[in-house]
Formats: sequence, structure tokens, C-alpha cells
Amino acid sequence: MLTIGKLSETTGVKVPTIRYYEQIGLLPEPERSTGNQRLYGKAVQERLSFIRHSRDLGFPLEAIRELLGLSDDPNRSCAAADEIARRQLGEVNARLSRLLALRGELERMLVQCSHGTIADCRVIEVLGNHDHCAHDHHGEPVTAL
Amino acid sequence: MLTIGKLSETTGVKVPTIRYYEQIGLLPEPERSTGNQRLYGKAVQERLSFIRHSRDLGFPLEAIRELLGLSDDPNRSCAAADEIARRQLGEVNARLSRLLALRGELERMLVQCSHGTIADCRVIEVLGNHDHCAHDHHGEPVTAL
DNA sequence: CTTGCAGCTATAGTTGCTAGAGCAATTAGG
DNA sequence: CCTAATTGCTCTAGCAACTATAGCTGCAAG
Repeated sequence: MLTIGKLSETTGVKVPTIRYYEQIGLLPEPERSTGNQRLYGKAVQERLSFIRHSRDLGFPLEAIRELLGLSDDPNRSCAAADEIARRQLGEVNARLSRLLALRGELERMLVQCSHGTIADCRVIEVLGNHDHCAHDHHGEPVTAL
Repeated sequence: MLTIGKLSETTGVKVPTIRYYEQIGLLPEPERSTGNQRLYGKAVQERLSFIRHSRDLGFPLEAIRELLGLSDDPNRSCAAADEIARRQLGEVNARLSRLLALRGELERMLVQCSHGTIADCRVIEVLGNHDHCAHDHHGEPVTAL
């Protein structure tokens, strides 16, 4: 049985984050010691590693909740999990293309910087005027990752 | 003089967002009509376009606040603006490499999916175990974009 | 035994908005 | 000129996914 601190160490998830996951129902309420401290077994450790890994891959907590629901019920088809991963891949690809356009824009801005005073600073000028863009691939706002 | 709705239309920034920018001090408090409605001139329109464009390029509001401070004072050196843009470019590059690693991981997961039941679903299994990763480029948490 | 870290609960803050309630003002139609 | 629809106003709360703080208790080592 691990205390929350040990669980945190072995999984790489910070202590307040573990408590947060419990609060939102991603982790079950654990046993408590006589002194009211949380005690975790191996199963929760694996569940938490699963969450951590999925988060690292960019899955939102709601997708992870779905995936956990699926894996808690092993007779269902794999297709649902596949679907979630596929959706996630689509989003990653969308973010990638946006970031690539963005990088081009930033690089163009920096190359043009004349290192003079603000009065003729290309960075400021480019930011103030959409017309300076080579393309306007940056129409949609940059929201969550 | 534009009402907030017209300003929203011409800049593509939503009405509540404009009020929010005013609230946090990115936009000055505007004149009001006799009926207490906000009235905006050309200068604010340009300032808002600047903010919008910078946000589109992924600059956080605090960086934009800095940039606006610089452009309000046109005798200062361009170097500071250059620095902010360069920092932004670095962050974009970091996000890009993370996303590329991520995409590889997701593609690998999907290719391996056997389309059977959850019991032998590769997606679930891979997510539960870091050892399945080809590389562990996804060590750092995925935070804000 | 006591000191100091680890744990506990509960609340508030973060970023960048977005949505809703419950009003006042303006504009368009008849 | 009156009414209805739209737009505007303020204020508050909510979103993700945590992080930080305050003020307390538990526990293990010296």
C-alpha cells in the first residue's frame, strides 16, 4: 500500500493532481489509514499511469474518462477506443498544420526586423496589419492544445 | 465612432472579448454615448486588430501587453519586440516537435489496433504502459498551446 | 520528545475567454 | 408614434486542467 506521496513518485503525477483526479471521479476514493491518509494499491497505480500517459499524448480528460469506461468493460468492441484515438490524431494533425503556418509567419517577421527603433519595427508593424501575412492560415484562434 | 458590435464585426473579435480586454486593461476605457454605450474610434480599432493578430499567432496576452507598451513608446529599440517574437518562435518550435512525436505514437497505436474486443485492444494497452512507446519524447506535460 | 516533513481539507487563483441573467437603449417595421 | 426585435449594459458564474495557499493533523527519525 502506497501513500499519496509514493504514488506521486512512482507515476510522476503531482500530489494535488492525484487528489484532483479523485475529486472529479477519474480515480476511485481510496482506502484510508487509521490517521485518515489515502492508501493506494497496484490497480490504482496502473490506472493513474494510464491517465498520465494519455494526458501526455494530449487526450483531454473527458476522452480519458471514456477510455477508462471502455477498459472497465472488456467485452465491448475495440472500435470505440480506436475511434477516440483516431479523433485525437485528427486534432493533432490540425494543430500541426496551424503551428507550421504560424512558425513561417514568425520567422518572416524576425527576418525582416531591421533592429532599428520601434518606429520602423517590422515585428510591430506586421502584428498590426493582417495584410502583411504571406497567407492567412492563422484565421482560427489558437485555443487549447 | 463605432459601437461595440460594429467594432466586433470589423475586427473579428467577439463583443464579450472586447469588454474582457477592456476589463484587463488591454484596451482603454472608451467614450460613452448619452445612453452609456461604448463608442470607439479608429485608434482602438487598430489596437484591437493588433491584439487579434498577435493572439492568432499564439502570443499570450501578457506578451501582447508588453508589445503594446513598446509600441506606445516609439523611440525605444526594436530589440525588445524582436526578443518577444523570438521567444514565441521558440515555443512554437517546442510545441511542434512534441506534436510530431505524439502523432507518431498515435499512428503506431492505430496501426496495431486489431479491431477485436477491448480485452486485446492495443490502444488501451499502449496507453496503459509507457514501455510500448517507440521513444519517450512525451515526457513533459502537454500544457497550454 | 520534539522537530520537521508529509498529509489533510477547503478555497481561491491561473489563462483566455464564453454564457447566462436581468435589465436599458436603440433601430426597424407597420 | 408605437411596438417588437435587436443590441447594448453590468454582474456573476463557468470552462479545462490544474496550481497554490492557509491552517490544520499525522507520523517517523534523531
